[in-house]
Amino acid sequence: MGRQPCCDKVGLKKGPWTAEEDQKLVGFLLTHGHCCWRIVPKLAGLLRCGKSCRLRWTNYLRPDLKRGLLSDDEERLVIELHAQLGNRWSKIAARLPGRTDNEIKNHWNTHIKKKLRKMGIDPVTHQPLDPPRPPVGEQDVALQAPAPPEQQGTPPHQELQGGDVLREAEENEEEEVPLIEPHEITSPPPAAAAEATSNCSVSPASVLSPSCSSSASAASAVSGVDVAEWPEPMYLFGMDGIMDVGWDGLVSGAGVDVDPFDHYYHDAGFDDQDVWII
DNA sequence: AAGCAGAGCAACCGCGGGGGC
DNA sequence: GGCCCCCGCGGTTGCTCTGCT
Repeated sequence: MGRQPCCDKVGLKKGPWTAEEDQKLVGFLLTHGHCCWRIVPKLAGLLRCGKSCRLRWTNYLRPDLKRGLLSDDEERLVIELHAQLGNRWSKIAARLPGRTDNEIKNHWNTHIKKKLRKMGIDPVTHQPLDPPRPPVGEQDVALQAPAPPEQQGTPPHQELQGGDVLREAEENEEEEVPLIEPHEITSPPPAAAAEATSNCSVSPASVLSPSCSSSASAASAVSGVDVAEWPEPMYLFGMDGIMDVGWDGLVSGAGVDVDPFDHYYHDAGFDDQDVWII
């Protein structure tokens, strides 16, 4: 029993929107609003399906949209919220006024993922990419018996270990995006949070915040997520110096050719080959 | 200058949820 | 309770731009 298409596709236009179409849609929606997207294109005189109109409006034409790259604060907030909510882009977008889920999703996939990987953090799990290596025997077992992805009960990056296998996990990571439930995020009890940073697990967002356990960042204030509740990953492996540098200085390298994270990698005990699996 | 590869982003597709009947 | 319709979401695709060789 096939599902009906969202609209009668015969005779309907697809692909990029023209300025004229935008004008028609904006003009119609600003004067009439929309009660039902299905009839909007008809009333607006557009040869588009309602779904396409809704997407165009929500992602591009809405007057309250911000344009341009996400600010550092917005990026931090996205990372925090992603650690908490997973790939629920609409929920994340709801916390960033003027940003759309599509925009955040694209920004995550094209920018933030890379940044996190470069920092040695798995963008999916928000855990370090390079887990402690098992003894040789265990590593062999892991290498010999990689279950097909569809048969694995847990994400590959948690099952597989060792250099090649880690790389394989990196490749599979694009296919499986396990949701991180709030209870999976290790956070100390409120009383302990302020004093026991060693119990924290990994959250890249906290790396980007000026402070993990004291005052909440502006982003956290917006998100409603108390910074004190967030784990402090990099403190675990000596990357707390990042705080003094700032996101932009680290990632852009401020015109320096040398990778700005290099000394953090080495201080944290990473091998170069461990880090540059990108 | 031309060709190629990779990055970035807008738009599409298919599925699931919610509400009305 | 079941069916249908509509909307919204998340994943994916494909086009365009940019930088490199």
